[in-house]
Amino acid sequence: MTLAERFRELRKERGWRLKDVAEATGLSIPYLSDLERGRTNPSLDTLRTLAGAYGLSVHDLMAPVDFYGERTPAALPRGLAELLDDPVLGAEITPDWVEALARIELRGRRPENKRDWYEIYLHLKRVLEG
Amino acid sequence: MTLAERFRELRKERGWRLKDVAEATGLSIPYLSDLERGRTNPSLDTLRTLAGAYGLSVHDLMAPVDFYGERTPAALPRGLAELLDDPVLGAEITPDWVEALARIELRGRRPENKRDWYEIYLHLKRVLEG
DNA sequence: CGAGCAATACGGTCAAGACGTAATCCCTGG
DNA sequence: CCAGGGATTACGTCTTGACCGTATTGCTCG
Repeated sequence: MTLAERFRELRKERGWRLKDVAEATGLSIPYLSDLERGRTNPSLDTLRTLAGAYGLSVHDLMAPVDFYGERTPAALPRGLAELLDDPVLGAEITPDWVEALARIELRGRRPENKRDWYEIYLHLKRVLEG
Repeated sequence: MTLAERFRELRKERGWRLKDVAEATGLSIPYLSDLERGRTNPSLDTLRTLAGAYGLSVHDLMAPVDFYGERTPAALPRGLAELLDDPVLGAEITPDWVEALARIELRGRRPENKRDWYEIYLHLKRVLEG
């Protein structure tokens, strides 16, 4: 679940309108709409404000939100992003593997093309997961 | 524990330098220093990036963090809670005002009933927001 | 087909997230 | 005590995007 979905869920659960949230938080209606459609991200301050309005801690608000697979493609090492885009090879690589692979580097150097990444993946997988 | 303290803790735990984190994340050394001293807050994107660098989910990174101003209704001063419950007077008081008001005290003494709170609120509002 | 309210599109602004460079701190060795 | 160099912080700047106001569309009633 994305943060945007979470915001909308919370509001719908309570049967509130954007207007109600706006009055409870001091944020504008259009901005809340943007948040609930994922067009913008809240600052931590705003996150805290919203959590307060919904009577939750920031942690509880964020608990169902999945940040894990949301690493932005631009932040991925070159080649790894391409591997993930591969409909055959990339499909089997789970988010935790993405995190693990993305951390591989030696003095700033990393594998460069998707073939290298894939071979490393296979090797590591055999070692780590049998 | 603040988010800043949490960042520094994680880095020290691993025996890393700012430079190491910078290389793992693509963020600048001065900015990481700012984060660890609480001089700035990360965006959610940056939070994700840092969590990834430390091999944690965003949730695990934030788990020990207490967000400033997180305040359960029960912890509000007597009278202020009642004011907020008032469907008419309480409706207009935004969370940032709640934070501001809840901090008012003189040698442990505070306004006691909701009428006093409301008058202080109106006074401050005129001064601070025109 | 309106009327009226809820939500979205859109453009603008300005705070602050993030960076580069330069200064400072802090070691360790000589 | 000084020199040198790596780690951290101070400082100034820029640019992004969080957030807002107004205008528009969409919905749900008669």
